[in-house]
Amino acid sequence: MVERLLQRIDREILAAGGKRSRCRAVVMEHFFRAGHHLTVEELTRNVRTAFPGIGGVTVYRTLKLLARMGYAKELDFGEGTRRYESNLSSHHDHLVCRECGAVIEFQDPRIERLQELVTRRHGFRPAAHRLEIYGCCRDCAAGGGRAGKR
Amino acid sequence: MVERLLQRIDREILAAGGKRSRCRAVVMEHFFRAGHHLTVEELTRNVRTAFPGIGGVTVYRTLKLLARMGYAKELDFGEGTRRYESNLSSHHDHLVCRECGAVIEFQDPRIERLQELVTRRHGFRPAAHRLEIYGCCRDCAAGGGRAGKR
DNA sequence: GTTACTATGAAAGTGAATTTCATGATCAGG
DNA sequence: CCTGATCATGAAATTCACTTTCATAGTAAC
Ligand SMILES: [Mn+2]
Ligand SMILES: [Mn+2]
Ligand SMILES: [Zn+2]
Ligand SMILES: [Zn+2]
Repeated sequence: MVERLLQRIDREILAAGGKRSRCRAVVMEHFFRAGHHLTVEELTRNVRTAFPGIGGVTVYRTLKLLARMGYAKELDFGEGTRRYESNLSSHHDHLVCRECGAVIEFQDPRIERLQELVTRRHGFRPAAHRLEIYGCCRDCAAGGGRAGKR
Repeated sequence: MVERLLQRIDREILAAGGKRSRCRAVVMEHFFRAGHHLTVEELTRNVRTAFPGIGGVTVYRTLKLLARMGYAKELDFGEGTRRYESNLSSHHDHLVCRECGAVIEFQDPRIERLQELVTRRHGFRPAAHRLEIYGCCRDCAAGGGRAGKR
């Protein structure tokens, strides 16, 4: 599954004048296999367990590249460091727990529709949007859940 | 109007063990009189026309203080630099034009309500949220409107 | 006024992200 | 295979917004 995806991306990079590289392949593989909402540092740590020599700069560059190509999405939960997620799943927004850092994804067509109406009312042509709700997740509200799932 | 507000804030600062200061007063006055969605640098430029000696650090500190006290709100439109707005008007979200930087405020109780429902469904206790829609404003879509109103 | 604070701003520090540059890897063409 | 040409890599340097430090100036309680 991920194999096919990586081949496709490699072909696309090649067509654009780039070259294959083992480092980048390893980074991409870990990125698409990992859970969502990773920081560059978290992903770098993961990758290094399998490929210790990897430079952090390469992880930065690979994620930027994937974002430019449309395969990754940059997220900003106001922590001061960016997070990335695969852009292959369908659009969704996020509930972010400020206690444990858990991130819950949700998708609500009614909200999306109302956003459409708002932009239309203002003659605004929307290209992207971000909706994040910050607060306290169920586990933390119940008293100290430390799931920490991103 | 702003006079009364500044007096109230000064009293609050005094009650918390702070002291009055001419610099801070000038910064606050310009902040509340200025249009919304200013960066620290923009506000500093404004203040300096009336008070050339002011240090940028003081503007940073004053805005942070106002945010802590609940009179200002920090915004992040993904530009890499924070913006601030007065927190005295009622809650609203933003349409942000990526061409000219114009910011349109909107408020939609139906969207707010649906957000409530989403959090409830996940047992999530919301504390804050951010909804920004990025795209192209009416003027820019019509071909080169350069309003640039923040 | 004296005293004990707080506020200020220049300079230094911080930290994420980007750029630079010398070196290594990849590939097309002979 | 070679051989260039070009791209990828990563350590180090740089950038940039923002924060902290610290000596000095301002403020207010006594
Ligand atoms: Mn997500
Ligand atoms: Mn606003
Ligand atoms: Zn939690
Ligand atoms: Zn515009």
